[in-house]
Amino acid sequence: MKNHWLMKSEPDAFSIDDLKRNKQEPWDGVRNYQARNFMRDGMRVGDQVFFYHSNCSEPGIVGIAKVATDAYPDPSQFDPKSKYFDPASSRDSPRWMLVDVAFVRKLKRTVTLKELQARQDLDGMALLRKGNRLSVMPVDATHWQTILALE
DNA sequence: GCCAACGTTGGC
DNA sequence: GCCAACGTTGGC
Repeated sequence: MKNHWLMKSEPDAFSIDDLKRNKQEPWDGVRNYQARNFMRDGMRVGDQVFFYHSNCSEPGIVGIAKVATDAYPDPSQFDPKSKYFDPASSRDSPRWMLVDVAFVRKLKRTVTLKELQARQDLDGMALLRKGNRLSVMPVDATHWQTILALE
């Protein structure tokens, strides 16, 4: 059974167009345990992912990606020059895991946070919960279909 | 740029 | 184990 996900990125740092150009990208820099656990324990190769632009003028879902690899240790945690360097992590027992994400397609238009919030049939969606700051989260299959139909 | 919400850290 | 301080996220 395939699962569905949503992953946030700030377009200034890494946008859907960057993913389109690069084709595939390691989703590095996640430093939240819950988000890590979703990548490490929940994701399977081939799972579909909504690509979400956060912290920008029009936050919303802009494209579809897919999980391209199993989880493996995030290399940036071992790199002292990286802003994601974690001195408390070691190669013997890495703290942070990631998956590679591959471009599938852009949506025809941005499905904005605003319109998602306005829909009763998306009530309970993790993205819409007050104070939600998770950058990687599951999406119910029914919610996935509802959102695709908005495109 | 502001600030609410939340996760993490560290003193005790 | 509590909780204040601090840092980060992300909408606005």
